[in-house]
Amino acid sequence: MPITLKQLSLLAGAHPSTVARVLHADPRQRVSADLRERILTLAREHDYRPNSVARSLRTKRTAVLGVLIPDIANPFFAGALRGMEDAAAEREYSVILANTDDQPTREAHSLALLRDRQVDGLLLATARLHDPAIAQLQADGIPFVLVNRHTDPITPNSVVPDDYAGGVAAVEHLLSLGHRRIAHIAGAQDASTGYLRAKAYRDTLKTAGADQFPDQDALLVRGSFREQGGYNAMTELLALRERPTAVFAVNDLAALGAIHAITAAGLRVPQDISVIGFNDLFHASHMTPSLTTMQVPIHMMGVRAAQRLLDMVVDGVAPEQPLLLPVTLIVRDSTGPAPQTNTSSHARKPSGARTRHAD
Amino acid sequence: MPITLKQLSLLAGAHPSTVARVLHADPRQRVSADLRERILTLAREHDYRPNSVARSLRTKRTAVLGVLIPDIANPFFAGALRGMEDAAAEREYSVILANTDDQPTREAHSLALLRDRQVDGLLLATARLHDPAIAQLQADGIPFVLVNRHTDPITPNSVVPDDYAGGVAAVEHLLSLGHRRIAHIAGAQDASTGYLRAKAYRDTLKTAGADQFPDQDALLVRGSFREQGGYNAMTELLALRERPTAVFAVNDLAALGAIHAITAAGLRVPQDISVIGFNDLFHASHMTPSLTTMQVPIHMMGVRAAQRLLDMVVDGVAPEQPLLLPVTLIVRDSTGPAPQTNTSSHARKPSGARTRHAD
DNA sequence: ACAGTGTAGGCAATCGATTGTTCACCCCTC
DNA sequence: GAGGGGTGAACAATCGATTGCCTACACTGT
Repeated sequence: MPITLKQLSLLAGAHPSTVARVLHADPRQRVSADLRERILTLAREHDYRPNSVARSLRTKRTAVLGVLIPDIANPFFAGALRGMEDAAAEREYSVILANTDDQPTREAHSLALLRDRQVDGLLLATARLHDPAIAQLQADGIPFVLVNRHTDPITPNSVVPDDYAGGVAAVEHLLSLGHRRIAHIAGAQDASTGYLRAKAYRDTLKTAGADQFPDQDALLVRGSFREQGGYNAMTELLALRERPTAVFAVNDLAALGAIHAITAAGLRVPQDISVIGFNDLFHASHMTPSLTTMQVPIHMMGVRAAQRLLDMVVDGVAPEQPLLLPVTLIVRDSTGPAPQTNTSSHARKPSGARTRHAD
Repeated sequence: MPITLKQLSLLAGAHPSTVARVLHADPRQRVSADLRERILTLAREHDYRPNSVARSLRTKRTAVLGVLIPDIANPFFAGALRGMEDAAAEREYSVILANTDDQPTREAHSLALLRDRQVDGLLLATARLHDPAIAQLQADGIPFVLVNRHTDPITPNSVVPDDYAGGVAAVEHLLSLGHRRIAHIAGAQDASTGYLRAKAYRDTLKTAGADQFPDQDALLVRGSFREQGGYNAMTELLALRERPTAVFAVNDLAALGAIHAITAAGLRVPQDISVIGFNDLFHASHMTPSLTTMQVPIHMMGVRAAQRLLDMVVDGVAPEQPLLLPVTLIVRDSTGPAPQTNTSSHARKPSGARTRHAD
């Protein structure tokens, strides 16, 4: 239906290549002002729009980025995708999306599909610490950037939160409130986010000398990145002889699940148990109690990742260092002073959020 | 880098067209079993994957759907997109996403870009009741399906919630709780969702004879689909001489804003004012109070929309009727009996969600 | 031995745009 | 008036896959 270059060239009485050069503002063009005007006018009149499929075939560039995400219905990834799309659109790039649900099979399938589609580069939010699919991309020389999660060791094409610093800050926040029996609901340990936050937890407790409980190991529970995992892990923690007075959950969803488990057990947050999350999903502030958490600049993470990829793809500029985005402690109502064994003072902080940087 | 058909044909000592027919399982193929095997083996060995850009140029089909959405960071649209992507992936289609922020300029630009990319069809969640861009698509014969919002009059290629029935059910729920001074925080009236829910509100009150207040007109306030709009509208309502005892907000975000305004004014939900939302975003149940709302099958809406589009695009089957998805009343804690003017009984319902269909 | 009829594949055009190379002029100059 | 240098624009070959149409060759029957 839309007019093609050839049809236009017929109308203009010129050769297609001449028309192409005119519309292209080809620097090497030698076209009379007269003919140029005629062509430009015709193009405007007929609303000529180049067929980008044909262009891509010839130029080997599609102006499309492939995005692999566990689940776009998860607001965390939705926010990141928004950032990616914003940055891509700014340079006239489009994004094509695939959900993997964290299943390697789907991941491989989607990856193959995207490559068949000749995307110019890939944004992957699905990396595991040791990821064969990503090693393959590397080997094949496909441009890509890792978002949110990175591989081991971390590579320059990674744009991730500073998970370790964030984990340290989260645990230090709890320590500063007087907590000593601090638990961690960990995420998948084959993901850098899950691994680093757990490592930060262990290291920080050790540094503080707060890891000397007989059952300290039981305080690090394997949960998941989702609400159910947080709920189950918390249930486990509540069954301990001496339960923790504070919990650092690997992310907000797990924290949410933990809070449900706590209140279901008839306990209160934060009076009996404090809970801190990670990410600061937009609804974290609407929960009850509102959630203390480590804020990750989600949208910016998407933006930066896409920008880096475009720098590689369009400008051929490869990043030299991974980008660690600073995370910020947001204190709300789900954390409070450690319960005093010998007193009933349950002081609560004001609800206004105070912030400070994690690093 | 990947091997092409021509290279493969050289290796097999056969003509490219022969190779193509073999790999294609062309029904008309007349190829010896021997050669066929040789070709298939080579293709497997070299992991031949057809270049879909080249294929698209030739076949004029890209196996890509374009999706236009106001904002993917809004969980409502994220859920719908997930449904679309799921349904598309099932038929080996991909989706390419563009955010419009409800700005006609961005919408037009993205639409043009997607068309340049030769998408096979469009999924639009951005329709206004009178939408020139959509009229243009219709005129140009581009296959598309409208999601969530439809045009006036509604067309068969629409997949939307049953907003009118949902609005009626919401207001009837409030009426059944004894409320008579019921307000509505309306959404944009140039969107079918905003318009129909407001119309349902007016109609239902009229039918019930509950619209006879001197300042009834002031109870229908222009808000927006976002939290801030709900907050502002509610502030306006609270300033009335006689404020409403219940509010039907056009969606959950507006309801959230309304609740904030109410509590900021020192009033309680639902004891002083009941609030009902629309959509049942996944976090609606985590709020305080948990939100009574009209549940829309968001994911399914995305699925059905994509399926319909694919039926058109792949099978040439055009829908005969628009699809109105049933919405369900979910009763939670944000609605309760109308306050008795002469008594202080503030009975609360149990918090477990009860449901019934809206139509 | 020859027309007839399959059978196994090759030919070549096409999709629409891009781009290195060539060509036909014209004007100048010596 | 032949060679030189510029111009302005056409030529033609891609990019990789698809597909309608042909052509060899073999075999059959008479």
